[in-house]
Amino acid sequence: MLDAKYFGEAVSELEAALKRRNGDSQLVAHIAELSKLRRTLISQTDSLKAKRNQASQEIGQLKAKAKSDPAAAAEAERRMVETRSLGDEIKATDQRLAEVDAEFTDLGLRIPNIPQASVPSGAGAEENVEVRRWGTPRAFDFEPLDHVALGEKLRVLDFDRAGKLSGARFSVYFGAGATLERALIQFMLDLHTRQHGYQEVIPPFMVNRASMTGTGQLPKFEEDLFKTGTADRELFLIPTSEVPLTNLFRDEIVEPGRLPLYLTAYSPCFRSEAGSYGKDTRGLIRQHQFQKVELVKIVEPEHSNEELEKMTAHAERVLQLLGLPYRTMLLCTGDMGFSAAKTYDIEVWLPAQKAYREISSCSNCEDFQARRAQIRYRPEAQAKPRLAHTLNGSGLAVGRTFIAILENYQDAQGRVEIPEVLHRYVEGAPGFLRDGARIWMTP
RNA sequence: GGAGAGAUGGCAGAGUGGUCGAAUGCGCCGGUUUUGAAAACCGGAGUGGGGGCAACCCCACCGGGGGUUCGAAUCCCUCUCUCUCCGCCA
Repeated sequence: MLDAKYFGEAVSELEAALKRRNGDSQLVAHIAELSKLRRTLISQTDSLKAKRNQASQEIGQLKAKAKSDPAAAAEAERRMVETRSLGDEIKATDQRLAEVDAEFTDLGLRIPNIPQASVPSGAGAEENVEVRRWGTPRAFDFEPLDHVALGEKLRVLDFDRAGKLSGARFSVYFGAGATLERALIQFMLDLHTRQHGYQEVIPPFMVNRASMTGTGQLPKFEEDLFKTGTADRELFLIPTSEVPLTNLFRDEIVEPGRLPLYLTAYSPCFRSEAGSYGKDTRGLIRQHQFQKVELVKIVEPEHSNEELEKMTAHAERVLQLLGLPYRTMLLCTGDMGFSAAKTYDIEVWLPAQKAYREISSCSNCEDFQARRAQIRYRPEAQAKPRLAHTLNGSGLAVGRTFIAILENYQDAQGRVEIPEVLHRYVEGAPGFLRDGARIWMTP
């Protein structure tokens, strides 16, 4: 995988990608130049090799005759010596080609996906466009606490002890907190597998470099990842289960009739959060380790946009069932992730911050990841394989959903009501009190 | 952790230095036969890149990478993965 040839045909697209996303015209020119040089070198080595191959074949024929014909043996010797220099020439040209290929591939891997035409141009989050809003933020007749204060009061979150164990940006959930987090995971997985048609997967939480490259985390964002492994083996902790789920079909040709593939997985996610110093340092919002239920689709190109709408609706459904107000934003070019061609962020209302905060991000990556990971499908028997389109979305970030429930469902005494859809998951667990038709987490 | 055996086309499975891109079987596609089908028989067929109006031609690919050689599926090094036996382990 990840051969320069995969980018060969995509050069003009790569140029377009750069232009629309703060493009660097020098880089574009450089890429075009490299591409040309690559083609020249390829045709050079090819014709040298053709000559060499023919000579070898003729030497073989001479050798076969040599038993009965001493003149043929001498001729074979002569040709062998003569052909030696051709070999050196091939070696030199091949090496130059390898260098050009390496640079070309590396550049190709560092260029982001092209935004779709429907994506608004913009520099940053301020220029994202709100496409819809659901629910009305509740009016409080007291000053709502944030989830950190609530969590400590309820004794379900402990950041100090997490600091002792691992340092900043880690957390410990205790008792009813741990149960609620687990209930949310279960609820989301049940919803997506039973009502939305996703297949549940438990993937590896550590993956190799090829997988990280396939989905676009590498080579450009290595500092965002936790790297591990043993002396002779390199592994990365997944920043999202999008990585293992999408890479499941890396280097495969999916047989006719199997698309669309709908996959969902719960996983812990590990992010170094390099470059976010000072941002969201309080509480659960931005952690080195958090839980997420992920949605991934592998689909035919013709349907990817309609599948993106459906996937976004599936993620929104979680918030609707939990009764949490949210808005959905169409990200502008400047705020989109590296691999995405179009992205919707879903933002949940957090009363303590009096703001909508991201809780899900749903993207159509089109063939960007499929090209890197060589995920192809056969439209019908005997047909030529085509690159598939891949999509991913959070369905949802569990920790942030936990925050939203604490903050939106608190009462003046610091109790938190549990939304009805979660009752069956927490009923009877320690730390939850039933009061008529309602269940509460209480201090 | 120790010892050993492997990785070849959709699958099974030959091939240990010279027309091997690769025998054979199954499967697949086309045809003959048949009312239709099966069987039988005949024929075809890998992937990617480049060139040519075209018939065709060239390059690469036998797990990945490197080496030896005029020439490598075949020899050497290395990595990955799989299997068997022993040890350990949730």
